Amino acid sequence: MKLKKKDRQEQLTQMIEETPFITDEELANKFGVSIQTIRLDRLELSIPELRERIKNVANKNWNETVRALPIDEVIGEVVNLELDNLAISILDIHEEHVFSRNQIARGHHLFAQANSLAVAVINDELALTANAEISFTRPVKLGERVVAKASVVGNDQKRTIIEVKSFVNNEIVFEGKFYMYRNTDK
Amino acid sequence: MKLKKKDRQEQLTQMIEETPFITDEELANKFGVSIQTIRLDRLELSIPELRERIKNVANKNWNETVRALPIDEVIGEVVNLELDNLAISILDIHEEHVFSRNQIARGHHLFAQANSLAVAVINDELALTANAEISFTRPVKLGERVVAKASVVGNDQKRTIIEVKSFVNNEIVFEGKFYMYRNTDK
DNA sequence: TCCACTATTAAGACTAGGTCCTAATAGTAA
DNA sequence: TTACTATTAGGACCTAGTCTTAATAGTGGA
Repeated sequence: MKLKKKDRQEQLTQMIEETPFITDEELANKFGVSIQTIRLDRLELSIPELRERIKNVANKNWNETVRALPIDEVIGEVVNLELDNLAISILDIHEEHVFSRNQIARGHHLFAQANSLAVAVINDELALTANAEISFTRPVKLGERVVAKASVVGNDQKRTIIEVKSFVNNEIVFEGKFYMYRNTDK
Repeated sequence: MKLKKKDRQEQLTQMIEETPFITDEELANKFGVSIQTIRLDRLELSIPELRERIKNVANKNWNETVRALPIDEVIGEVVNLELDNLAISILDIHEEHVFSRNQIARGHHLFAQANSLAVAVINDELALTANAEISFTRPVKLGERVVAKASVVGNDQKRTIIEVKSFVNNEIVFEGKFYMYRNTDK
């Protein structure tokens, strides 16, 4: 038996979410209904047309661009980014980040958040960490939210110096100074 | 005076690279030529139409988004361990460790290998990284095998100092000095 | 069984942002 | 002037839609 309208619309929503590059025609075939039905469904569900969906996916990243690092490769969620100036990301500490023994976040996760933010803030095709001085000023526990703030503090020909400070509730938990290689001269 | 064809085409290429979401019509206005001229230019330069360009950007993002990269619990494979003395682990650099753009291993993976080795070598219930000075001496590429060697170089009441050196084919790629907190006094 | 109602399908006009093709015109160098 | 490149114009066609109107199918209730 054919799906009821409601079920079809639920599956449709999910399918488009999973594979947004699907046309109405393909959807119509999958569900064994006409294109018009699919269009009515999209209308009711406020799902934009294919070309708009593609644009949204494209825009998501292009939106004032992370050049050295695609934004989804940053550890943590970037909430603010001004290239060559500053960047902020948040990372919620979950089970997979902590030592099972004591529920304390493993250092490399904090480092990864800070380091990838340092890479992201650099407005260049290539950015690699050369050196870093870091300190973990207090342990971070399961469930805490770490806010990392990266700011560019210096530039010479081939290097950029970035300071990252990470906080939990305004309390500093990590501090790092990253000396980064860039691809191009300033 | 109007731009020569060659100059226009150069600028066109650059402009589309910078802002790929631009239509032929907008380009035609910017250069003060007809739409047809822009289309001939794109044809000669093998630049795809707007909708294709958007698709490319979207696709790229989609591919990179889908491939989430959480850091594995296992950071390298420990091949030798003498508590309170030295430890060795190996880490093979795969797709998930590198920047998609240039196939160079992301710093935090090398850090994670070294840091987790530093934690492992300490013969104590609790070991946390307090500070670290690290340097990445040469980029590590996809497919390379990183061998990290950690050795305890000092102890005071509450701290242990550990040096980690990571190699690819006997060539040093990473160096770090980790100042670790222990739970118990020595 | 008929009525009301929802769900579905169909058809037509129009859109953006193109492709592909042919043809006319402008500008320039030999 | 001739030959050539560069530019512009126009039309047919394309995809993946939009928006509108209208017809039909299917189902539940009195």
